[in-house]
Amino acid sequence: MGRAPCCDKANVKKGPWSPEEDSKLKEYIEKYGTGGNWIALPQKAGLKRCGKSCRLRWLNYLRPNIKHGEFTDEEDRIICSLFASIGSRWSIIAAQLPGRTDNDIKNYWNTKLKKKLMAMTAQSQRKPPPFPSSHHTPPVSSQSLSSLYKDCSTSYCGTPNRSFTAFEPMSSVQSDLLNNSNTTNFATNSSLIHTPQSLVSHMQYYPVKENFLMFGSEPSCSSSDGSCSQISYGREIKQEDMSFQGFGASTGYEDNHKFMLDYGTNNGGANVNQWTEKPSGYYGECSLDYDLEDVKRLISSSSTNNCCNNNNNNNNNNQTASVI
DNA sequence: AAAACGTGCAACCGCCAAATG
DNA sequence: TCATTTGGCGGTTGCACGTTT
Repeated sequence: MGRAPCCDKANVKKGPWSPEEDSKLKEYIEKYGTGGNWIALPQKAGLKRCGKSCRLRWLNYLRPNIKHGEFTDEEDRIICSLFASIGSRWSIIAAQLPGRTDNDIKNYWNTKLKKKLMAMTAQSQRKPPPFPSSHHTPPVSSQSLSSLYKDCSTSYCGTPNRSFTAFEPMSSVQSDLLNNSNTTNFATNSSLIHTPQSLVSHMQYYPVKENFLMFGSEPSCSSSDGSCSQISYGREIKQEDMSFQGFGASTGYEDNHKFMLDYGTNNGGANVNQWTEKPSGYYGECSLDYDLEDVKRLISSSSTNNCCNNNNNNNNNNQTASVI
């Protein structure tokens, strides 16, 4: 049996939203909220729209604190850094840019930033780098990425028994993670970030589970659909896992510890991106040293490096990384 | 002035996974 | 356990508008 449509397509309006529709939707949501049911909302609000359409309209355009307009250099850097790290996970990237929606960022990347970087690369190399048609796979070879990929363990630990970071490959920690009672949960209950193939082989298994190394997001979501992406890298933290430094073992690890990419400069004035916990406390940091130059190098190197450095036996053509 | 072309962005589509009954 | 519903996400499309020829 096929899947039922989310709405009666024959009786829903499509296309651009009129100011009247906008105000209806806005007024309704401000008055009653979404009620946790987008499908039923348009009828209640007197709109002849698909629930999904209402949801998108609200989250991408109508909800408060949406930021429109030019992206700053700082935002460029963050986007590039995260794209180089996790690929086209726009909702995650958006979570680091308050007020920006994933749709905005996606559009910005596809229409401007990518071209900008390509132009810069072409200029430096005098040849245009090939760029995959699919945005999902960043043009990053595992080898080149490894040159950028920072093991942040030193940020966490002086003499770590074990440490890993948001950008540490699971391959180096997965045995620890998997060899415990939580293995099943980890393997079956956690979603896995769709990991670009070029990254899978070398560095990334990024299991998603709550309460661990979250990409934080404000209650007002920056995802285009306000999904409040809270992506965590690794399985759920247990008390015994806090034996390594950098995670505040003594205080335990509580829910809702979220990490945000904190862009700024270090004492030397150099630009750094740091993973900082929010809203309170501090459990460590991870410097993301990607900048535009790095991304340019990533792009350019993709034309010369074979991106299929396959150290991973599970490597296949599926873009979705999987463990086990 | 008008057609052709390029660009940016809002919106839609379809897939996936979680939730629910 | 399975079918169905719903929310979430990323890719793609189509249109409006600006620029070029």
